[in-house]
Amino acid sequence: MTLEKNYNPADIETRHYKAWEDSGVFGCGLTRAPGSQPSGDPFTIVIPPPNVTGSLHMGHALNNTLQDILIRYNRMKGRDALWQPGTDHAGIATQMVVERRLAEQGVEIDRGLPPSKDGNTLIDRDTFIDKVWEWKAESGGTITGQLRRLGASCDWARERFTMDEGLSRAVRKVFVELYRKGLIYRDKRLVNWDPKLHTAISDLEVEQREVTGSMWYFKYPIEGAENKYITVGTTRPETMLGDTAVAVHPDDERYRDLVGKNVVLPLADRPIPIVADEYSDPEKGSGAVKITPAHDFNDFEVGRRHDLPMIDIFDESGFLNENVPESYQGLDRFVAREKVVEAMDSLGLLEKIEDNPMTVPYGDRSGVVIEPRLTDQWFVDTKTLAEPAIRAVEEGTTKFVPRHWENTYFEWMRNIQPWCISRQIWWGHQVPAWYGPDGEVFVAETEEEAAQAAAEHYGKTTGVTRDTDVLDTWFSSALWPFSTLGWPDETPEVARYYQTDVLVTGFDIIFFWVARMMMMGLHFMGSVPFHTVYIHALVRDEHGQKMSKSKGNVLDPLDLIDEYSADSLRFTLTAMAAQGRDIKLATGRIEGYRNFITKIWNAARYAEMNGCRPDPAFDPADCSLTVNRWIVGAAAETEAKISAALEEFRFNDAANAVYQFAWHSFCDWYLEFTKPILSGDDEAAKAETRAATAWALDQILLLLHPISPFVTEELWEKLAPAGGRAGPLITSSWPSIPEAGGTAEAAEEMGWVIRLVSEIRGVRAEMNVPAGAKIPLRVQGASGRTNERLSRHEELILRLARIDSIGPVEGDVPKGAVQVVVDEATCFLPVGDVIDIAQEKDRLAREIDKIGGEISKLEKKLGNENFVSRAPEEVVQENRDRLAEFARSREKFQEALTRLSAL
RNA sequence: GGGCGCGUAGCUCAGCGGGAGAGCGUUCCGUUCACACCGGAGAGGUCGCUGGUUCAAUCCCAGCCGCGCCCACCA
Repeated sequence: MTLEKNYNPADIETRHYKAWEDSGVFGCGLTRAPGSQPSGDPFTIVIPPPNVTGSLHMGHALNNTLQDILIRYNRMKGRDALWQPGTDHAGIATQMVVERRLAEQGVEIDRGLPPSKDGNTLIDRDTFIDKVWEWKAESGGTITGQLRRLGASCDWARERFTMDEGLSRAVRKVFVELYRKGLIYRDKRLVNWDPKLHTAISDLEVEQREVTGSMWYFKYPIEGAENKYITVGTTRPETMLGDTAVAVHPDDERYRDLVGKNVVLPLADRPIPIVADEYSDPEKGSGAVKITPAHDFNDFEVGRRHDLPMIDIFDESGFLNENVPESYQGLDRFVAREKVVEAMDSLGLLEKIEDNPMTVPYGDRSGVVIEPRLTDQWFVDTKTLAEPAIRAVEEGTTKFVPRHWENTYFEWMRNIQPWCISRQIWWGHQVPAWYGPDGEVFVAETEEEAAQAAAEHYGKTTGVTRDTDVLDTWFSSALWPFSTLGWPDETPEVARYYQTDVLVTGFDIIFFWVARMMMMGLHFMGSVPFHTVYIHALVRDEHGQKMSKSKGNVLDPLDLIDEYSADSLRFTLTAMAAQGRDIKLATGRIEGYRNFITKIWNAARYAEMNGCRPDPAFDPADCSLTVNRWIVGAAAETEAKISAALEEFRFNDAANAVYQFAWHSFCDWYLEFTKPILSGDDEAAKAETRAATAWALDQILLLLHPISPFVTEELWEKLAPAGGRAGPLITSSWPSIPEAGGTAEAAEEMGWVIRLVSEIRGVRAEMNVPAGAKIPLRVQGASGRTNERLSRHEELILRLARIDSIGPVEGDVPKGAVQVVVDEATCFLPVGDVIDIAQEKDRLAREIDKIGGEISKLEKKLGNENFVSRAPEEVVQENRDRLAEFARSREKFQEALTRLSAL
């Protein structure tokens, strides 16, 4: 029963987690056993689903700590809390991982090409998919296990996976419905092509990197004119083999005569036209620009306007294909680049080369340069879907916290481009489209339906083949807030928990995920998926660098949990989660908050050792002792602060409030104040104080629980009242502290004691009075109230300020005494030979000087007529009071100085 | 090019119209019976710069300087 001297978090944390999970307290109302359902309104959060094969990083730790705080807080408030967990199949990322693992075993997927290495085996699509599921079975529990270790109180019974049958059905239904409404369509367009992954990717998956490249200037000979050239600049020389025009500005005098003529494209030896197009900027380069419609987004538009041929010169791996001269065929694009430059140079057609700072598109997964490529792909008409999603945020139906992220959302949504959703990979939701023999497309939820539609179309039964593409992972993620609840079925969960309440996520996926959930939620459910989007910061290293493996500055949350405890890590992340700023995480901070957890543990040990056990009969509104009324009032204030902070997502304020109350108010002062009572012989006072101590500690456990659930649950259990607790802390009610009479007076009175003790301690230290030495305290000019307080708190003043006796100044003021001023009273501390007169005079003079500074500032302010007449009355009065206070205290110090000088 | 954010104590950061704050670090003192992962006391800041608004500006506005990020473009 007795608490161990040292707190051992590891065992305790895993034990409580298991007990919570086994007892079903994480469950929402609909998954709880009958009779144990919460009566309050639902409070729902859907987890940002981590990659099923991933592992917990610091971003997850922050993200899930904040969600868990909201869930635990609302659960304690009596809400029917649902934290819907699950994982994401992460199409490209997972496929890459599994392919890499297979490669180690000499296995690769059959892309219709020979094996890349001799002796490698090729596997077909079905076999590969089986391998991915195997890998999922093997590693899929890792991250959910780690979330458990962190303390995440998810409703695990409801765990979902984006490739579950139910969620897959939701994907198919959404695809079919959007297709039928014309909001999904197939089109041959220029898309971002990843030559390493052999798939199209969306604009968002392209990362622009700053590099210093080169600008090559080529001379293209004018057809039928000797030694006449037009110069074009390019950053990608190899694409010239796919040029189908040169464009000049229609108003550009230099080239006016050439428009309509041809140049002979060198190397390829093709005549291509010189066209006039406003895309060409006379200020840039030579003013003439080569046009490669199949490999550049701008050139593509120019090509459309002038009906130019589109020559695709690359294969799916970025090697040159049969559309280029034979000597270039089969070359890698960067090899071809060098060869083109060499060839042009040897023909005398390379005018110059310049360094050129530029941004180059890279695939965010593959890390290779993206090639715009003309292919057939599936697109979502996001422009149409975005409209209601923009309106919802404009109208405040969904709010972002911090608010400024709404700008980011608006900017992207108002300029949204069609979303390319098809991927030429194998792992993911296969596009529910089938093709007839002539290429006619039949979109349907099942093959049977597609076959039937085909039969009707052709007037006879015929075979259909399924589209081999899969959908962008984010397509299924976009449905997450309702697909996880059972949609498209009309489940009780959908009815009760949609719309959800808060989405907690990082700013890096506002476009990828938040925006798309808004669009899909509004379209399919008719309402926004959440009323609040809380955007948290990025966790960086202590120097503000992004954590990355290559920099070696990664802090692994699991390591930190092992070293310090989950409670400590959670508290640290919470205390640092101020809005709108990145978190620079130093292990020193975690250590500091680990100490806080230990402090709580020790305070509980103290309470236990002193028989401070929660008393169900204790009424915090009815304490007879000032010190107890004081702690009750302070607890009430803290509860109000924390509740307000959590309602407004000011997590750091909540953490700091409980820290301040627990460590400073409770441990530093209250426990010290009450020691004389507990060791005294007033049984009634003792009983009340024991109960009050236990009660205050309980409030700390309750208030701290959402942030640091483990140590609080452990202490809650260990510090149970004689009859035991009604239930675990996790399902206990959030404190609602009754209005108690006299708390303001108690706060004022104990504040005075704190001032007095602090003043005395201060001068003792400054005057080098030995810490162990007890000295008398003689008070002059004390009011009746002060005398009352001195006697009421005599014992604790003796103890805390190391005083041996308290009394009034009798006769002459003590010689060789240090003096402090507290309100109207001057306190003399005769320290005998210890005092150094010169040093004390110096101290007093400095004090007077400091106060003098404040006084002159205030006098100047109050002397300003404009201030007195225009500032609010209470502000003026406040300043007058402060001035009077300073003046009185300066006077006391002045007197003290005079007395010393007279010695 | 467009947008967003940030410059406050040695470090990391709160505060954001009326008395400059916290944690860590640092200095001094202290191991008495919850805790040295502790207790007590202290030092440390022209709140980036320059103007403006206001009775009053770290806080609001403008400009500048320095950092970071996002989006777009790039012949």
